[in-house]
Amino acid sequence: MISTKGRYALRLMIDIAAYSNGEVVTLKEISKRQDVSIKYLEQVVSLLTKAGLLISIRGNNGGYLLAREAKDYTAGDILRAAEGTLAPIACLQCDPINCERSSTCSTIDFWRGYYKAITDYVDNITLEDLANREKERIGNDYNI
Amino acid sequence: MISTKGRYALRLMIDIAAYSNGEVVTLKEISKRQDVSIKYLEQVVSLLTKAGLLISIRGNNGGYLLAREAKDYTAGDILRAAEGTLAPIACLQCDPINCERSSTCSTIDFWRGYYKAITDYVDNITLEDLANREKERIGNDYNI
DNA sequence: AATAATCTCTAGTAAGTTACTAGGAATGGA
DNA sequence: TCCATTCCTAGTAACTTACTAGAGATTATT
Repeated sequence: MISTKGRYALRLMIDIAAYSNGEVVTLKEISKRQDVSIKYLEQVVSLLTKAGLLISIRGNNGGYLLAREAKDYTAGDILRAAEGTLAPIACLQCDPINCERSSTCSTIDFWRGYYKAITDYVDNITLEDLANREKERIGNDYNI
Repeated sequence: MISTKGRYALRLMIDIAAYSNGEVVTLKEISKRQDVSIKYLEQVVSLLTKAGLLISIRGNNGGYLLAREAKDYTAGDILRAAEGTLAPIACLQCDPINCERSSTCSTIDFWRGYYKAITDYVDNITLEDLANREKERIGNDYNI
């Protein structure tokens, strides 16, 4: 299962993409909107800044900005930064594979395909796609 | 990540499918071929018999048999029996979803698609496919 | 009837992971 | 200087993982 780090990272990135408008977004705001403690968000956001997905601005009036346009992130970029890997088994984390059984392993191809199915999915959805869904949701709420 | 339960369950089922020829296969044999302790295999196999994927025969000359033909199992059947679920997030485990945020959640559709990508993959590979790969592997070894 | 090979069930456990909270240091605008 | 913010490290309770261990139940063989 995807941990809270990955799930919150995705929501955090969507939140910034949807609400930034080019201005910094603070963890305080995100914490309120997403209902996750600032303290925990700090840890999640640190993974994203270290991976170069977000630009942080320190000090008063500080906050976070997307490092590039929303359409230039895939969901996979974000999840990999937060989760470390999306590989279903440890063998596949490194390429080339360094598992001693790999040459005689009858399941390795199965797992490679499994990994590819996930990768194909997450890398064909952009942050822009996800942010648009969020914006639409907000729009719908206003219309009720 | 998929745990050893799921990975061993798959190997165990492939092993039985590839080596049974209609006769019972014992954990002792599987343990030798797969290099996993009998004691741990006992726990894995118990998940599979309880799920009705294997028939167990107790006593002397006992062992395990496939409950149906190899072509009538998908990899998904086996992994779900061993892992409990392949859902990437807890929300999706139950249908209908009982997460209070689900109606206003901008990521739920993303996760549904993620789950579907996995499910489509694992449910389109049969145990027969996997056992054939294993048989081929053995064949190749003999030819070296 | 005894033996031995097998499956079955439950318990235990060390190590690792998860999902946080907490405190304080560093930064920089007002 | 003050204060809002990010940054960094440590701590922790609960849970999960990947096993090992022991004792019991079942059944073919002798």
